Amino acid sequence: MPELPEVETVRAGLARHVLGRRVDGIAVRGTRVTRRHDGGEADLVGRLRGRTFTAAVRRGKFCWLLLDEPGEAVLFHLGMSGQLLVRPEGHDEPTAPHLRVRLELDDGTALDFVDQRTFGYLAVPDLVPTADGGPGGLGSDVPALPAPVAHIARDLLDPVVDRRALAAALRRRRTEVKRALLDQTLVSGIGNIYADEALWRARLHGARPADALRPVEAARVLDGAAAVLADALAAGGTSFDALYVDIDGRSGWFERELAAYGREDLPCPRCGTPIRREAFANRSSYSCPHCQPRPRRSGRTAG
DNA sequence: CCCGGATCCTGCTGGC
DNA sequence: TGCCAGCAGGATCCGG
Repeated sequence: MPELPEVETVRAGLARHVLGRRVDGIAVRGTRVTRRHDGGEADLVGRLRGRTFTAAVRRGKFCWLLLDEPGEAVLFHLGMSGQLLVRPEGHDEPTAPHLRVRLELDDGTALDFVDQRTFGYLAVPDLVPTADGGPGGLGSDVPALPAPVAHIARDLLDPVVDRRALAAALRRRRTEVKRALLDQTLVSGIGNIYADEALWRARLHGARPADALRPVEAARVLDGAAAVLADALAAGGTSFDALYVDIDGRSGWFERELAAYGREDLPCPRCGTPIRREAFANRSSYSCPHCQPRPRRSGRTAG
């Protein structure tokens, strides 16, 4: 569910609410939420209890809190439906549906990890040195990444990203441009919503072969992606329903500004042509048939 | 090495 | 009304 703007909204909320707080208690429900932590629940709890959060960091859709134990961090991935919610002191809802982990903090508040579809997880992984000089994501710049993030590329809100080099890398991919945008090892943070919005802004169909894009087209789609991510972040992210809310329970407003995603049969904001929906990798793609003509035949990639 | 598809879950919606 | 197929914002793993 959450893509970069939503995760960054959560990261900023963590920075406001939990930095300097100490973890006094940890309650884990079920085994699935800790499945990615080597050593399982007991080891995770042992590493977390008594630690204080010192920084909130993000790269792409991954978010982590550095701990006062050097070289340690707690990593969150929200998957399709994960939420982090700060509960005020006295809040008592331990049986809330889909609550997976509750961290009790030293000021009486609680940090809840809630996740309906359970694709998200929490872990305390090793931090590994980075080849490219730090996480770059907003919030911090330590020269290490959690091991599960080591292969994740920088994202388009990262000032260090060289967009020209990225465009060149995009044009080397032998796949469709939408698939390349969703590849977190090429550029991170883009999911199904913002891929469709970036392609709409760039007037490109997602089935265009990435290696047949002209340089100006590759630049356009990356510029479009960076712009839509920034616009969505400014609006607090996209919230179709209560499944995505900010750390204090508030919704983002970017849904009103979506041009293509989820708008089947509604008019393209640019030309009025009804938006079409097409099947894509067990999901859907939305695009304007007029502004984003489907490629006539496959270009270099399939040919 | 690189790419595409299957897979892990729960819950809601719409068609029959 | 009830049931079930289809669909949902993602990453990983595995086979070709």
